[in-house]
Amino acid sequence: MSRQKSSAEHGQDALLPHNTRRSLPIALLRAREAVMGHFRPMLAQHEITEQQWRVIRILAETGQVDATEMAEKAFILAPSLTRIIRSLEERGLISKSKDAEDGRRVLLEIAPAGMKVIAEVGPESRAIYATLEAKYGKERVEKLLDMLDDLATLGV
Amino acid sequence: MSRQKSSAEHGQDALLPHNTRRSLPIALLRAREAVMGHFRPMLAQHEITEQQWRVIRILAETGQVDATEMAEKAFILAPSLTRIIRSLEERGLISKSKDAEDGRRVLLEIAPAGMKVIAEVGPESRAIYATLEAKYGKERVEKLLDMLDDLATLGV
DNA sequence: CGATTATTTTTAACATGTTAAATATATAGC
DNA sequence: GCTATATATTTAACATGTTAAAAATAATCG
Repeated sequence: MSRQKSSAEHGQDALLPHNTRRSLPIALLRAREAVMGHFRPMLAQHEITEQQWRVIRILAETGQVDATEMAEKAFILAPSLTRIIRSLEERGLISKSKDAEDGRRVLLEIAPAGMKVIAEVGPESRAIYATLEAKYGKERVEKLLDMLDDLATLGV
Repeated sequence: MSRQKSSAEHGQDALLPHNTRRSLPIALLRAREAVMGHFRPMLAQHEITEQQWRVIRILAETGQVDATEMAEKAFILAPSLTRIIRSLEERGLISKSKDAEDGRRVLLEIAPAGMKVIAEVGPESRAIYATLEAKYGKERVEKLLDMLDDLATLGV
């Protein structure tokens, strides 16, 4: 288990910005990239992006949801979601409809072709996650998730 | 300090993918977004992006570096870096030159206008980071950085 | 030396991130 | 019912992420 020197340990430039590798933004980026590096090639083989996978995965879990709810759950900004929805609908993986009670809302639902992707990608995705979890340690993953959630909700 | 229920605690769908909020990729994304949300408005006021700030900050710390080294340190992919360098050079914040010994390499150096940005943004950036660190806890930040680094270097 | 291979950077093409503004529809108050 | 305001989605414009391939230069090896 690698242990980095903490900033305090190597008496570095207190005035300059932090050591790049010991700053939260880059550390979070590197960690995320390392994790996605395990998933992306598999997703690419199925010709979907990480974000597209999140969208159809949430539709499979949740059933019909509107765009706002999807944006929150998948953590995708509205303009990106608009494009992703268009692409997924063109490819027949999801279907889109207008909410009858509120004409502003767009309702999303997974299509049969989307369910096929879920059936194919789902098991591979879970296998990769399980391997990752086993390597890092299930307890540490939980601990890390807690700490990340605290960080994300600091200002709330 | 918010404490989330661990996946184990709420006996959820073992077959479906994870609860979205308890998956590492999204948790890392949310945490990173929360952190950057504190910096981005300030950077925007100075008309630089997060990535552009990383580049000039590293040049200020390191002096002259080539593009490959910059890509590693700033964690930016080569094609993005090409565009960022072009933009920063056009705006006079950095200067670019060809390596005399190796004609393939591009050497980067910060320009006076870039130093001005460093002088303006640096203190604000450090203040924001210090506030964040204080809110989250300095020790916990260190702990989190260690855990993130372990995750990023799992396969190494 | 010359051809092959490796390395560095750039270009291309498409997807997403980010902010601001536009559009469409609902809702609240008068 | 009409108007002002609020909300949901889309569009626009620009920046970056991602992969593959091209271009330029170096290094290797016969």
